[in-house]
Amino acid sequence: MSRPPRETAAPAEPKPGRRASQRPTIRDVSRLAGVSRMTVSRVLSDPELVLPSTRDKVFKAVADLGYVPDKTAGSLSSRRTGFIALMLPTLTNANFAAVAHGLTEALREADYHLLIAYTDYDMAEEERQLRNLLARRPEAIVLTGAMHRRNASRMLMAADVPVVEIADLPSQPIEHAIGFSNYQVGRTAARYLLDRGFTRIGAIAASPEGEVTDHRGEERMRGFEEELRLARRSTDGVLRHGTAPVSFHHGAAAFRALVEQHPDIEAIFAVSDLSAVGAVMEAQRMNLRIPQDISIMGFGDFEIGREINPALTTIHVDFHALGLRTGKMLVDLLASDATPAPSTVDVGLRIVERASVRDR
Amino acid sequence: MSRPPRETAAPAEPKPGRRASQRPTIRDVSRLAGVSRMTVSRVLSDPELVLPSTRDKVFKAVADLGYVPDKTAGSLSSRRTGFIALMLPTLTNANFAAVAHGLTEALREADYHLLIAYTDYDMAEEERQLRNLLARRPEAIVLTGAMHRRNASRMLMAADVPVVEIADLPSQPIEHAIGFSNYQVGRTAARYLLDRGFTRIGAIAASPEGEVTDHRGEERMRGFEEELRLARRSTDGVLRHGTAPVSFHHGAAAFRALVEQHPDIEAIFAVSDLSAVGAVMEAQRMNLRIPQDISIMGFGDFEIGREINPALTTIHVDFHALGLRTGKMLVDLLASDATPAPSTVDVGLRIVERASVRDR
DNA sequence: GTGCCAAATGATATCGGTCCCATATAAGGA
DNA sequence: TCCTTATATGGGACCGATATCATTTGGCAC
Repeated sequence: MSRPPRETAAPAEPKPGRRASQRPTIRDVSRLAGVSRMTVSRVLSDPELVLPSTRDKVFKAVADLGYVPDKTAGSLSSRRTGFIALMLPTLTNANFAAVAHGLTEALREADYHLLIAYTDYDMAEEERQLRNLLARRPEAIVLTGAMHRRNASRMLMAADVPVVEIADLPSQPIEHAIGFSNYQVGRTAARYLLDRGFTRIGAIAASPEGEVTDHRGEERMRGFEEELRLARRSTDGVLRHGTAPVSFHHGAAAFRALVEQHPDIEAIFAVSDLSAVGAVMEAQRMNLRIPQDISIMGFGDFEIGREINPALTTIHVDFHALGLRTGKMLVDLLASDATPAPSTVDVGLRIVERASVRDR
Repeated sequence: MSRPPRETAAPAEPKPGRRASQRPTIRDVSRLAGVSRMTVSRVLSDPELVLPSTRDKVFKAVADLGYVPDKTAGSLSSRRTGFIALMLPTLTNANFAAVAHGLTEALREADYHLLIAYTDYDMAEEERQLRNLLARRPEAIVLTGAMHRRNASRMLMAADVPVVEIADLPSQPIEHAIGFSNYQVGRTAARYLLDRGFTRIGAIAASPEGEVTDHRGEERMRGFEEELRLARRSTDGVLRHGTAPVSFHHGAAAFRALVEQHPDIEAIFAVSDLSAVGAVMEAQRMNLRIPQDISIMGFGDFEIGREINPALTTIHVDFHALGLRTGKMLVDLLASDATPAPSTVDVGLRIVERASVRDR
């Protein structure tokens, strides 16, 4: 029936050199099952290659020993780590978390694991983290937003794995890019407010001179101001207040400051729904009616915006779908051995009209 | 000065066997710098051990080649992966994201990298993910909440690395535990409302029969009902509505249903601030005054609760600090070779009194 | 019966680092 | 001067898997 294994019999005495580990290795499984290590490896990675009877012996040995394969060793040998690196500004932002979620979902089936690093919006940290990630030999790298350190870009080029920049479409992509233009977000918001006939239009955002800079928010403001200028409207009402990253509280404080400086303001675009919601709450406290007295719109379509009163008009980008799509693309990319040409996909954006902007 | 390297000269012709990679290895660096591989390794891991002149040669070679060490190989050899595994229900919850943040912060200095997996509140997925994580040989495992699959617990026991259960203190910890008791949260909330003199007290939570079960929320409800029973108050007003995980929208819908069923309800505890905020918003829409008509309190102390009108009374647990503390503990634990006795730390909780509960 | 091919399995080198110990040199003490 | 010790570096085995190629076996055609 089963031939006796020919691999050299157990050396029994493990040499005293390295400290021994308790964990069973593939060798232990092979001995217990009476097959070679290679057969065990096959059973675990592609059972079809192995005779059912052999397979069962191996499975039994695996179960008896509680064997869990060591992917570190497997990665080194196969040169496939199964890691996809993801670099984010922060996890504590619903949209970035949604990206991570979507990515994970798409990668799960293909048995890739996400290796997440985040930078707290700090460029120096980004470079450090990138070095750490590269040392893990990910099979692809996903980044949010344009890189800024020259060094980081160089490292990415040299990494020789697919690079995908997501969320913020860079003007000069390193390789692939999937996302939308924050500049367009700003222009779209301004256009929307202009089209509703407002003339005294403001905005609230973080000051770019803080310890950290939210480049995405800055881009939105740049687009916003540009559209106002093209319409020959004043940009005096574009207020920079506090430091990034913005929050509900930021919105509340900025709103109050803006209204005090420009009591005649009619409509406000907030750099993020977080700020916009904070602004709406502050307006309630100040007994200003939204949208009768002031219209407010945000960006990001956070869940809270749907629930507040009045519901928040905002610009929606589907971040979960963005992650999902990126993941699918990567799975395809990594499955084929061809190297497709760099691609850029604009997933666009959508104004969600709710009640916080007056319709006159 | 510097002795010539004694390691065998370059074999020049790499054998044709394995497909060659472009990436420089430590061997390339050693050749370029004219030292042994071991010296390169030392320079990179503990520069003090190496003569400054040698060190500089190595650094130069590293820079010239753009060498990035391969931690996969290093991990295999040193049997230290530098990974800490973290299992969460989801990333899209501010509190869990805060835990991850705090953990990362604490681990960063010690050069550990977090390996995050999440389960979407699905126990079967939890087991699958745990297997994946273990295959990466993390040096410690951090879990949120009590495990439920027997198999998962067994795997953890066998893993032979420190296990820390956080957030939800389990009745029977696997090893270490840092967190608080959700049961106590429920009791504390009920006590607080009872102490304010309310008699018709309700609660809103998700139904435990959904596709996913929020065990943490269930514990809170169990404690809440228990305290009501001890005070001989009816638990009729404890409403289960919709499915986990809860959201702003859940709170709004549940609030409306509860008020319709129990128009005389005086005070409500929501299983989460998300639900509580949704409830407050719905109350506004129904023209019910908070807290004059109904008092509402939540759990979690989410940022939005501070900004709404009225500001939300809630129970605070510092999740960021929880992550930080867990990380510090792990760093200490892994630095010492002793195996300290299992410890359980209750970080406690704190009622944050704001304006959404009436003070009569 | 013989030869050939496919299927199943095994033997061994190898992935890229680090551990352990050996060795060479320098420094200090009897 | 010689011996001892500390410092700097090298050599080679090894971590635990998989890639590759070799070998064995059985089935089938002639």
